Formats: sequence, C-alpha cells, structure tokens
Amino acid sequence: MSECNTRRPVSLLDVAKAAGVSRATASLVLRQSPLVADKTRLRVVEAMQSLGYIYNRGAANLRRNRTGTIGLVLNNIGSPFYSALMAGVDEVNEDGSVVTLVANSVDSPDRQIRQIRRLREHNVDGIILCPAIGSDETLAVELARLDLPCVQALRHVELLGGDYVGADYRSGIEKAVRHLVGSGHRRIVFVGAMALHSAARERNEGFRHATGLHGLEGGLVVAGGPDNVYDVAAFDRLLKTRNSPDAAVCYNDVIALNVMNRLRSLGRQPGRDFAVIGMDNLPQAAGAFPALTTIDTRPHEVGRKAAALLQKRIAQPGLANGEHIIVPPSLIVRQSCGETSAAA
Amino acid sequence: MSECNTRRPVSLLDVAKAAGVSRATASLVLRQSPLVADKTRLRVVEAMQSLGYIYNRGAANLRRNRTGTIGLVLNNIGSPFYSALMAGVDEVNEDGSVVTLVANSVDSPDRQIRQIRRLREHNVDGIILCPAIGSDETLAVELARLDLPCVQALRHVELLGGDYVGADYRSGIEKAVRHLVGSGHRRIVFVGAMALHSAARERNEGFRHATGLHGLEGGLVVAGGPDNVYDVAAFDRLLKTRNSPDAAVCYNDVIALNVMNRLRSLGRQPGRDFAVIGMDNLPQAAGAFPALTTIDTRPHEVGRKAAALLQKRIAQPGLANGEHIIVPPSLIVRQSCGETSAAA
DNA sequence: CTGTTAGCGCTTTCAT
DNA sequence: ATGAAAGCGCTAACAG
Repeated sequence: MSECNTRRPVSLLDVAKAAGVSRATASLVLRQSPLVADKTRLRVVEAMQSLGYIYNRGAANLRRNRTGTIGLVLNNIGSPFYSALMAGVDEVNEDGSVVTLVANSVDSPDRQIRQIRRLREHNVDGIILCPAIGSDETLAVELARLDLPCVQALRHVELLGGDYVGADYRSGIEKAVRHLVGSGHRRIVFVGAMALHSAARERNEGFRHATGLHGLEGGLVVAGGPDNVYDVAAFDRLLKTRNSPDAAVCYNDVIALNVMNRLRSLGRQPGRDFAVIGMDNLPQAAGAFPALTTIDTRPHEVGRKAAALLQKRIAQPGLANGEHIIVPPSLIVRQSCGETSAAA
Repeated sequence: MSECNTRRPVSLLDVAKAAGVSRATASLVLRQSPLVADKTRLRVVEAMQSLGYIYNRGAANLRRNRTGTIGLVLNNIGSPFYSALMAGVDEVNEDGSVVTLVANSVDSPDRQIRQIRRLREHNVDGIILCPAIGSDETLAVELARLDLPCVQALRHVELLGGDYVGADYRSGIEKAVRHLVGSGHRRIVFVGAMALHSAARERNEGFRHATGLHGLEGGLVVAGGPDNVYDVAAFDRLLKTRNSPDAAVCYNDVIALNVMNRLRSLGRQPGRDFAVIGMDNLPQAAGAFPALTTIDTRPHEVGRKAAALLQKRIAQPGLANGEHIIVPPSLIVRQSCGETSAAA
C-alpha cells in the first residue's frame, strides 16, 4: 500500500541471506526436498514469509526444461462448444498444476501457424490443437520444426499423424438415423453436409453408412458450410417434392434449431409432423421448443482426455506413435423427435 | 522428422556465430532495431532461418521486466457467458500480441487466491478478475502483496478499489421494467434476487428503483441463488394470490427460460398472458420459444474494454486511481414479452 | 553501427 | 545436510 514502489522484487538470494543459508539450500526448501534439516527449512520458510517472497517460475523454467504451461488452440473461442472443451482441459490441468494459454485461430490456417509459433516462443510444454479448416502440410512441417508435443482434438488432419481425441461422430449420426428408423421414419434428410474437416466428413460417412444399412435413400442431403449455415433454398425445394422427407438429422444443434424455425415458417410442426435431431447437446438444445433431440458429443470429456494424453506425452516424450481416443457419443431423446413422452 | 532428438535448441549465440556477429547484434535484429545495417540484418535473418532458430521469450522475460502475458480469472470457465468475455479479451490481446492464461476460481475465494498466486508466479503482467462470490479482504491483501495490476470485470468488490469494467445492470433492469409498464403491465415480479455479489445487488437496486419510479408494488420479489436457481415454491405461491403478477423480470436468461417452462406447467402461456424478460442475451434466448426478450449485458464488449484498460495500466503503471467503465446494456424485445409483432 | 560485459533469478552438479 | 560455482538464453548499458 504505502511501501516504496520501485524496489526490486525479493529473490531467493534475499531469502537465503535472511535465513543465513545459501541460495541452493533455499531452493531445496522451495521444492520440498527431504534433504533439508527441519530446523533449516523452518528458518527459510519464515524468511520467505516475512519477506513476502514470490516464486519466479520464469527464472526456474530457464534451467529446468519445462514451464508447466500448455497451449490450447481453438477455432472459435467464444463458442459454448469450445468452452466446454476448455473446461475439460482446465479440470485435469488444475490437478497437475499446469496453466493453459489460449489462442484463437478463427479457423484460419495462417493465423493458426502464427498462434502456434507464439505459444512455442512462450515455451509451452505442448499444445492441444483443434486444427483449423484448410490446415495443410505447412502445419505438419511447422509442428515438426517446433518439436512440440501436440494432441489434436475434435478434428484431426491425417498428415499430422500423432495423437487425437475426438468423438465418434460417425456412430453418433448412425444412432440418430437408427432411432428415427425405429420410430417409423423412412425419408430422412441430412442437413448441413460439408467436407471441410474430419469431423464433418465423419458425419457424412455416418449418414451414408446408416442409410445404406437401413435401405433408405442415401441422396437426401442438404449442403452446409462453416459458421452454421445450410442451403435453405435446397431444403425448401426438398420439402415441396412429392416424396418429401419427414425427418432431419442435422450437422449440429445450431443448424437443427434453424431447421425447426424454418419448418414452422413452412407450416410444418417440428416434433409433430417432422422429426429433427441435432448434434452436440448445447445448452440451448434442452430449452428449445420443442426440446431438441440431439447427439451429445461430450466436448468436456474430450477436453479431459486430450489434456490427460498430452500430460502423458510431456512426461514421457517419444513413447508410442500416436494414440486415437474416441469418445462414444450418446443420443439424448427429447420432444423434437415426436416421442411426446420424453420430458425435458 | 529424422533428426537427432537430443540436440539442445539453437540459441541466439548460435545464430550470431553463424552470421559472424555478436549476440547483441543478433538480439537487435530480433527486435527490429533500426540500428542494424541492412546487410548485417540480412545475414542474421538468414542464419536464423537456416538454423531454425526459435525465440525464447522465457529468457528474454528474465531481463526485460514483462512477459507479454495476462491472467484471466473466471468463476465459471465453460459458461457461454464467460466465454464471450474471454473472446473480447482475446480480441484486443491478439492485436497487442499478448497471450492470456486462463484460470477458473469456480466462485471459491480460496481457489481464487491460489489461482492468482499461480498466475503471479508465472509473471503475468496483470490480471482481469471476475471476483468470486465471498471475496473478502484476504483478496485485497493478497493483491496488494503481489503488486499486480488488476482490473475487475463483470462484478467488483468495493474494498479492492481500482479499475472495474462491467455492465450497467441497474439501468438494464430499469429498462426492462419501463418497457413492461409501457405495455400496460402493473404487477411485475423480480425472479432470482440475491445479494451475493455486486452484479446481483445492482439488479436488485434497479428493480427497487424502477418500481418506485412507476408507482408499482416493489415487494414482488422471488429469491434466487448461485447456479441459476430460484425459489420455485415461492413463485408458485405468488401466482396463486388474488392479485398475481402478469410479468416477470428475471435475474438472467437461464432463470427466465426456467420461469417460462414453469409458467407452462402452471397452465400459463408465456408471451401471451404473462410477459417474461431475461438478462444477458445468451445464444439460447433467441432460439427459445417464445423467443426471450432480454437485456443484453454485452460481455464481449466488457472483455474488450477490460483488456484495453489493463493494457493501459501495464503500459503506464501508477497512473490514475481506479477507473470505472460501465457498458450500457440494451433491451432486446422478442416474443416472450407479448409484442407478437417482434420476429426472431 | 557493432562488440564487450554484466547480469535477470533460478537449478544443478559437485564438493564438503 | 549445506555451500560454491556454473550456466539456462536473453537484454541493456556502455564503449568504441
């Protein structure tokens, strides 16, 4: 409060002097070494407290070769979906007392490279990367050059190889289709198809595979794009055809909610004469009207697993050669699916 | 890929040697100093590239006295509300090329202190703090001890003093009440009242003030608590009274959505025979049914302003004595308010 | 314009 | 069980 403001911070050396020991000993106390005599330890600890010593990890990191930090590169910080991932990461990092540096690639490969470089310069011990749309071999080259443990999350680009943690989007979509088929739907459209990244492609495959399996027409697909857009005109046209679909599986919840709104403006009642299923289980899915049936892709869990895997890699570098952890998604049935039984 | 893995990283000294200059000169090149001759600069830059040099900020930070990092302490990383704040912070930090370390206090004062300490040890240049419920003078003492620039965001604890950026919750609630009064409502209840932090208290005050202003009964208040709960039993009782309310202003959107659901189970139609207004303008508000009228508290904007203010403090320490930046909220009218005109 | 020198605050052998 | 000394990779005077 009233103390002189220009003093330099108290260092370990100051503490050591005050306690009448050497810096080395004080350092040992700092790191709970059992080598130090209890009497000495006590003196040092007291000195630290009375001087208001603050550990300087920056300095320590220069010698040890680790910082206790990891980088998290997201495509859209600010989206509830990614923040769930982050919460998962944070949960396990907290235990290991590592701190997370966040960076936003905004789905731009250039920016992604810049962010990764920046994180590397800050000496993060590793990164969790949700690769941006359009990531190419430049990324692979850069990651190799930086010599940085990296686990991919939610999406993965093949040529990076290495570790990946994600949800099983494929089987998620299959579950959705199976459920619809089970309740009598035969004409199911997939809304929001694109092929811009692995998670999108896996959804497509899931739909193609499921329709094949159940002997449905596989061609009922409405294209989508980044930022939760889908081809509304195409969807409208489809609804006017003779054998128009009576159910939609959507790329994600946001699109599903838009589809429900669109249905209403077209005079259809979602959940009554048209079933809708979304994906991700965002908070807004449960509160929607009708409450949205969805595939929970469990981003929080993905975050936890990714963080844990990265910790492992950091602890034992150069171990296995790339691990894939696939979290099984679960179908959450709500009213948008016609089952009027289901309660929110 | 195939290179030896145990080599030590190339340092500035290596670069300097390769370019035939001294470390100091190389360092100048690194920081774009105009003092270096173009010919020399070029040689150095080439050496950096061919050696694959990576700047080590950790080492640099030891000498300069800044790290180019800030800490962001949130109560609930993972909530869309806080992630909007974070996106705002990130936006301005990116420009200034500072990176954000995130920490989660989970609204626990103890944990909050631990997190702040941890961030301080990592030598963040300052922090943006959304103070946890129950923050007391321990926090003030610790912050003073750590000698760390700190701007509070969204909530503020008085005894910290200093900088604060938040929304004008008070006037937000007043706007909501005024709007309801304007469309003929006279019996308005405030749902979710609590006094656990400044943002909550300011909402209460706003309601009290507005009811006074318009000559309404000010006592129609249903208590709430942390984690988006409110006293459902009390709400139900209130609806059964003779002169039961016909409109609710809610602590936030999540509570508002719950209230709408509750109304439906009680046989009332929100937006038709009972107006509901929420607060925050979460993504789920627009997609709800009926679409939720709400007070936008603009967390993204708060994040940007807070980050900018912190930058200023870091650039010129010990300037002014605490600045309050209050972002004006705006009322977003949707169907939950009876205006059947409003389109989503 | 470039080089020399002296640290930043910590950890780590290696002696003792 | 403790201390001496070297060094992590960089920047900041200062001298030329």
